[in-house]
Order: sequence, then structure tokens, then C-alpha cells
Amino acid sequence: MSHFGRSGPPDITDTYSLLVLNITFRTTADDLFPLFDKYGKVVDIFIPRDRRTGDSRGFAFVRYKYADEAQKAVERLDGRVVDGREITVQFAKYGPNAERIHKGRISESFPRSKHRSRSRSPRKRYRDDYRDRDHRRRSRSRSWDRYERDRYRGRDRDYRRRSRSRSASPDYSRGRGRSRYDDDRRSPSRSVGSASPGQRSPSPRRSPSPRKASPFRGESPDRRSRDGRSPTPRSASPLGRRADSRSPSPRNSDVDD
DNA sequence: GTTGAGCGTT
Repeated sequence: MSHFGRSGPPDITDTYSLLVLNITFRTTADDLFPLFDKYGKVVDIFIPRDRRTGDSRGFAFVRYKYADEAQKAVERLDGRVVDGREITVQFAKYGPNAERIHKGRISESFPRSKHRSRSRSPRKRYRDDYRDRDHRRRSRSRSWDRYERDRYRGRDRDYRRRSRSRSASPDYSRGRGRSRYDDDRRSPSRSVGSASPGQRSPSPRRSPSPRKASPFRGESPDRRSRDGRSPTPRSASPLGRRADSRSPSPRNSDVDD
């Protein structure tokens, strides 16, 4: 009796789905089964997992057979500490088809052969694709650096209330860095685009891109050639060598792209 | 090895 979510949805008809949030990433359906089964008849338990890693996403869906039992479980298991973490049990607001449900009760998986989309809104913004979920997954933890924020900097304000545990933003020193990069990036870009393609600066020193890409490339060989007797004191040390190995060459591509 | 707002699979 532990094949929950492994054989797909067994029967979602006449079942009340409960959403369990705030569960640990190591909590499995087997761990929640005896916990929820004690308060009622659990039909199925499904824990969404990541497609890439396969780790739990931190929440599970418990489907009960009766609403009274589900309600009881919500009132009893809501706020219960599982695996050292307080879980949040509540009725699922959205069904497996991203359809709104009354109170965790799934009528019939929404048969669109009768209603189709007549009573619904003209535009259905349920869920685009897996991409949407993937984005949320990525930005779920520490991937909220600047990529997502930069894209939603004008809508992230009320896009989602993440002031629950994340507090305020970690840092705001992104605009400057981006501006600088943009400036440096536009300089050579425009030069190349405006000037002739064959007029490339053959001189490494006169390179119009003084970006801090990798000065070692243009200085290392130069200094080494001139200072034949002192071949870079840092390189002589194993530490220096390690630092050099740290950045072989592909560095400018980062800012260029 | 980490993380933490939220709504789901064959």
C-alpha cells in the first residue's frame, strides 16, 4: 500500500483533495499516509516531485474519500509537526486539471464535452505548460538571484507574496552591475557594428574593450617576455598557479552574451 | 549537503 502517485491517478472521482504544505523535502507519501489515514479513508496521496532531480517539492496532496474525514484531518493535522516541521493542511483550491474546485471535492475531472468553455472566461489562463512550473520551481529556492527578479522587477511587487519567509530582497546591487556591463557591452558592440568588420583592433593593448575580462592574457605573456628574469612571482608559487588555472580563458563570453 | 512560496502525476 505504498504505490501512491506511482501508478498515476487511481480515481479522482468523488474524492476530496487536501493540500499539505510546509512539509519537509524528505517527507514521502508513506510518511503521510499513516498520519492522514488515521483520521479517515485516504484514497491516494501524491507528492509532486521535480522532473530533473526528482526531489519532493515540499507539499503533498492527500485525497480523502469523504469530506467529513477530510475536514477532520484538516482541522487535526493542520499545524501538526511532521518530521520536525509544521505542516499546513488545507483543502485544495485547484484540481489536477488546474480547475477551480469547491472544497477539495473533485466532481468528475471537469468534462468539457458539455460546457466546453462557454461559462468560463474568454481567456483561459490556467497553465501554459511545464515551463511555467519549471520557472516557479527554479525560483523556488536560492535561484531568485536576478534573472527572475530582473524580468519581473516591474511586476514582482505584487506578483507573489514572498514576504513570508524570504523577508526583503537579499541585495539590491544588481542595477549597477548590470548597467556597467551594459555600458561595456555596448561599447564594443556598437564599434563592431558601426565600423567595418575588417577594422578590428589588432593591438591587444589598444583594445577598445578595457573590461576586466582577463588582463592576464594580454599582460602575462607581455610581462613574462620583458621580465625574463622574474617570470611573475605569483606564478612561481603554487597558489598563483591555481588562481591562474581557475580562469583559463573563457571569461569574456560571460559578459558578452 | 543546501532551499521554503505554493496547488498535482500515469
